[in-house]
Amino acid sequence: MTETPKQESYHHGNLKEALLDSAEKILEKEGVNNLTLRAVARETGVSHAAPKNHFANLTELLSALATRGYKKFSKRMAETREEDLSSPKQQENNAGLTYVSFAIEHPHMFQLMFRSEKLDYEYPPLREAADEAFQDLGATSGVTAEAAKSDRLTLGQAAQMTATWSIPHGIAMLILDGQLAPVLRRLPDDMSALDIAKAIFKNTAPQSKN
Amino acid sequence: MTETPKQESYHHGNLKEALLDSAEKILEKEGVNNLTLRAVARETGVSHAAPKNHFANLTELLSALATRGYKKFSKRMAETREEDLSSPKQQENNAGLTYVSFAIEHPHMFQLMFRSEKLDYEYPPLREAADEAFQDLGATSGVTAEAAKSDRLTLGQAAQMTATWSIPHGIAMLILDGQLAPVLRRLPDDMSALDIAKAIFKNTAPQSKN
DNA sequence: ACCATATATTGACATTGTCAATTTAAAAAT
DNA sequence: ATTTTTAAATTGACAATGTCAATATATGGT
Repeated sequence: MTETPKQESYHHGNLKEALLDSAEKILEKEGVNNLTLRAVARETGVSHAAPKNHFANLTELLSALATRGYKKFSKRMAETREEDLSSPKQQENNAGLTYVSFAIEHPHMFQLMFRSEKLDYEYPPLREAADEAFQDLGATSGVTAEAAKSDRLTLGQAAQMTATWSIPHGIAMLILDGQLAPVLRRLPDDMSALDIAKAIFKNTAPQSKN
Repeated sequence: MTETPKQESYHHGNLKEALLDSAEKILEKEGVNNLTLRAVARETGVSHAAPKNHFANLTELLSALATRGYKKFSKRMAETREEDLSSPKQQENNAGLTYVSFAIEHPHMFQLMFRSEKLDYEYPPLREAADEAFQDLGATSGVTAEAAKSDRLTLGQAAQMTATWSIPHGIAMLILDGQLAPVLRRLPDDMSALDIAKAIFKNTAPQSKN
């Protein structure tokens, strides 16, 4: 016990994590557009240039924040997968619903994560976390386990994986960008986007004629 | 012939359109992040505040530009639909491929159009153009023609439409955000994202076991 | 107690969106 | 034709932002 339990005491105490906490708070409340370096510094109670010591620039801070998001996302997806004893096809559906639910519950974080614009996927922690998340996605994509792990894919397998993934991803994006509004407007008032997602990922019998 | 053929001659000549031309040029070359009001003014050769007379703010200029995009997009989708004499299911696939192709050919415009962040869908021209585009999408979404036109939908119909739309939309977004890179890396070098899209929207026989 | 180093602050700069004040050109009215 | 009115464009300013260099300050090892 010669070393203190990771209690890294800097000037501030643990500024790097504190900055990320502030950033997360701002992200949730005000969205990625209002997530500026200076706002994060203010929220944390340090000078406007203090973040520079821990993040080279805004991109790096956002990338670190997105890393947190990917970890949370992976955990969430893993939980869904573990409990699940249903058919492969239905597992895929359950994963899709979790995917969309995450997007609805953490809209700003989801947008940050999946919009590379302001991220740097070369930032090692982000690359790692994202790789792991996508690895997991492959695991539930209607492709055999061996294929999912192999470093070679046939076009058919790639198409299968992409198609499977694109459904929840597309739904999530449409929802977050408000593009489903015209559809929602034509449904009863108490129906939400989540209801549509649930209907889509409902146990799919051979072929139901809506 | 008492009125000149819409030759509105302002100081500049026709600054509003000229600004949009410049904006489109910048968008294609440098992406939406570098599409600033001042850059547009520079490119057009006018003072930095000149755009103010024609666009209330950056959001409005971007919305006007996105309007152009939606019109081009609608035209493109309509062309695909007209020539097409194949089965309803295959028509849906063809529409999907056109959707993704448009995104690949005009990546920055597509991102501008489908990322409300910097747009104002209350800007009337944009609202109109977007409404029309989405109207058309409904027309090819595995829903009966009457349902597509009705102002009421069942949850099943909404789910059907959303699911159909989400596939090309999800693929397009994954491609543009570089999220398909891990998949492409595992395919032969000469394979592109478009090849994956083509495979997905290939004539879908009953159920092919890849 | 001293010193090397890690952290944090201060002040500056260029860029951006936006606004108010002003100037200039075009169109309308007389 | 000349004057008046209006539309369009310029100029100059402001606050906010990301980033950097210079400076100050605390921490931990010796």
